[in-house]
Amino acid sequence: MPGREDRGDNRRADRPEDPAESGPDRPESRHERIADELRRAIAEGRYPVGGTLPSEAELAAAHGASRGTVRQAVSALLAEGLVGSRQGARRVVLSTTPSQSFTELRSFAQWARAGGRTAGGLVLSSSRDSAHPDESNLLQVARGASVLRVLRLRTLDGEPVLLERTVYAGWIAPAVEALPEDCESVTQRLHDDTGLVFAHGEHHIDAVAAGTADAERLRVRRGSPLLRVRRTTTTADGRPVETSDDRYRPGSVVFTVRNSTRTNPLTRTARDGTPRA
Amino acid sequence: MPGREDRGDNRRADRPEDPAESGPDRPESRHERIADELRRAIAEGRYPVGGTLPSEAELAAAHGASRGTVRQAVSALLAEGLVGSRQGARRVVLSTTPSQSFTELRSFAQWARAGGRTAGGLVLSSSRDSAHPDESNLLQVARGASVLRVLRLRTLDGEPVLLERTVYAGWIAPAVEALPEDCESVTQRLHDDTGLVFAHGEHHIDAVAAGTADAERLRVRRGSPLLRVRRTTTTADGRPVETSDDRYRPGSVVFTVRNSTRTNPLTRTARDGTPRA
DNA sequence: AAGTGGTCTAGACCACTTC
DNA sequence: AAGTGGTCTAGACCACTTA
Repeated sequence: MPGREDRGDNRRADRPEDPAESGPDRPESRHERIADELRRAIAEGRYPVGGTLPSEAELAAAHGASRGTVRQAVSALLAEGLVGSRQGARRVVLSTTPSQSFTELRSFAQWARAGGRTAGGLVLSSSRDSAHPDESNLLQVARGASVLRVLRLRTLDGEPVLLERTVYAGWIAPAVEALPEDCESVTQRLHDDTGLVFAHGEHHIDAVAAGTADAERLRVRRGSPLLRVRRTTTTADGRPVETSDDRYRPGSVVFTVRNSTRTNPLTRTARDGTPRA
Repeated sequence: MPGREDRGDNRRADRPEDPAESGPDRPESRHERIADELRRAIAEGRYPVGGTLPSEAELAAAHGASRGTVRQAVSALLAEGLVGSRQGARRVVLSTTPSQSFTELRSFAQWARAGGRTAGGLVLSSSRDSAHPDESNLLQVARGASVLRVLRLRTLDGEPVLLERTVYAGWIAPAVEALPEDCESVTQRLHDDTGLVFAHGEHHIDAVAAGTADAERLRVRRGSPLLRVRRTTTTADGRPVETSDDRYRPGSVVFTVRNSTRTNPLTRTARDGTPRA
């Protein structure tokens, strides 16, 4: 037998780090901390756009980690489109703007706060209803099951920018109903109150014209183009929590997707019903 | 010393596979083939949505690979949002629709073909020009450097659906100019002719109103909402090749982004200049 | 030829879920 | 307690780029 010598290393104890500091999204694992360090270095211009990253071997030595761990770290940056990679050549820095965390993306309030803006929320209406056929499909509940339908107007620095029509699955509805009307961050509150974690999202993006009522609420002219994002969010188990139809006022918000040959989350879908001339 | 016994395995020879068959995107590596196998199984419903995947150990045994390789495979599905993952529990199938390859996303023609539709292209205008300030920035060329400006109308099954205003960097311009006017797939031709590979893309998505000329070309009413995608594509080295302003006719195309806590390429950006009331 | 990233292995410990 | 995914290591070979 090969006689494994089993050094029994990698205990967590070798990472003191005071447990009091519990900021949102503090990196736990070694590869996450290395990735964070690299993101910071790129953002600060220590590795300028167009320049190269240190080799894996160098990074491994610098962080006292194995090559595998370093690869795990840089592969995160790769997925975010921050760096490019070709076999045989050093990695190239592609962009300085780090991509936002999923949480930040999902939560309007958290996103606004990160950008130094103030988010406001206003519930225009909220009522129990039975699920429409397509909703029962998206939320994976029975047809006609009870759901909670909420219409919210979201503001950025006092300006109305987003109209949110959200349908919550029945099992989470009580927690949503218990929220204050002007709740700034629904995501945050739901997490704190119920421990709910949003883990996956699917977003369908297109453009529609503003109807009369929506135009008034968003203070634009009727027929103005609105950016529509229909999304469904699920827990880590894949259990759908909510599905929403969000309409953004033009000029207020832009969605950005960065992708590459290796990692491609973006999809373009044709709609049937393409009208004939 | 530990006396490494060095089995010297992993040679490629253990994978016969006729080299004649060179379809587009044939998976080369072990983990890619495993990932493909899993994607196929999910698409066929062998692992239904809501159900679980086999454990890593089982997959490793089934494919005669190590756990690391299997993890590399499933992490691809994770990034695509096809499966969800929680420590301690089996992976859950979230969706059946596989995400498209980057190439398919970038190339209108290839995307259309994959969907069983026919893409058409028509060059409305093509001319050399000097780069505008913002273009020189995006393409990383000197201010006023020569670029190629092309306006294309793309059709799907004969219907006009997309107006493409593309600016090519000077170094690739000759190859683009050599293309036939009605070239179906520019991407394909550029790759075949020059070996050019598009590797990274950044997409900014918002909605705008159709101007008079664009409305006519897309056969919609003036002021109709259009889905605008401004994108810049670069080679693997991060060298920008083209930047484009694409406007889609409403109802024809939807963009879909799937993401999760772990992998998040989607970003929401506020625009300054948000108009005051 | 040297350097560098891409792939793969075999084993280990941990945190978490499930039974 | 057993199962399962998350993390990490130490080493190997290969394909590719750079010089």
